[in-house]
Amino acid sequence: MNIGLLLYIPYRDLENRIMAAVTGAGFDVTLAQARVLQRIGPDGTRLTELAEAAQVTKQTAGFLVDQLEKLGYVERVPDPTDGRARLVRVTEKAKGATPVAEAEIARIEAEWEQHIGKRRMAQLREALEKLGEITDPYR
Amino acid sequence: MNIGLLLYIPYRDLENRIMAAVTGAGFDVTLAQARVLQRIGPDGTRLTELAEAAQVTKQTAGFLVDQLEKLGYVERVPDPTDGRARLVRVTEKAKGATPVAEAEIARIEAEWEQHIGKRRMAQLREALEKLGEITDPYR
DNA sequence: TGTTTTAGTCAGCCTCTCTGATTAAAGTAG
DNA sequence: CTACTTTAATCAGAGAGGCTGACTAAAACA
Repeated sequence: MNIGLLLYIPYRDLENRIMAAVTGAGFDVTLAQARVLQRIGPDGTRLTELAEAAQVTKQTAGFLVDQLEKLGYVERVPDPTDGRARLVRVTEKAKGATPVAEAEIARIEAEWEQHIGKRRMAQLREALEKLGEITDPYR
Repeated sequence: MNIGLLLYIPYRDLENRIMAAVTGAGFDVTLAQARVLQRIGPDGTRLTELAEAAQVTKQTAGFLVDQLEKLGYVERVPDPTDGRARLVRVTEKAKGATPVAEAEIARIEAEWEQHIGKRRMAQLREALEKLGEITDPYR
């Protein structure tokens, strides 16, 4: 079986479950919105940085931030260090989502470890981390 | 680091490279089209089956098959065993794409093995296959 | 025979993503 | 200090890919 599909199957499962947990907890965000939301730093992040981190164009990031803003999950404030820029900041409303996602990830990882064993889980992580060295374009 | 991202990074790298190889060889298909094309069996496959395998609705699969048909990569023929159904079949024109994709996969796997070592590569495969048992909705 | 299921299509809509052009502020070279 | 270039963000327009709902025709079943 193709290694690509082997990687994709658990990834999709994980992503679906995290999204289900987050939306189930009342945070009504889409996957694309969540990908942006996730990258906003504690003191706010510029749109351009978000776009780079999420690997989309500035226009796409702007579009998603517009939606998140309308939903009340983020706000845009002027960047005091640069008159052109604005900082996208997570609102209080959105801050509850992170622990929900993290709890679900922990739950899934525990299930996986339960099924494939502690040893194999550690090997999986190790192999993937090493693979990231040559496949991650952002390092 | 999040296990989801760890899975996703090499997956995306693989997918991007396969698509680059296939389109570079002159097969002008999009990712979504390729996902459908890939699932067509040697004797043709019904639209409904393709939709299930690719995890999209029948309408979406039909839309993609329409495009592939216009491009000359597939043809629709009546299913002799069911008057309602039609079989989607890969044309000669598209058959050259498979070896291109397979060669690229082989090349990538060799590179990965080179970097992380034969042992870790085998462990990775083993862990992923076992993980598929609980994360693959189609088994 | 009449009802229900199944294969596929038609119509319409939404989300996400892109390219290209524009505005305003910052940085830089003369 | 002024003119040019770069950078942050937005506006405008388009296209791909996905969905739901309604429908037709053939098959399966009671």
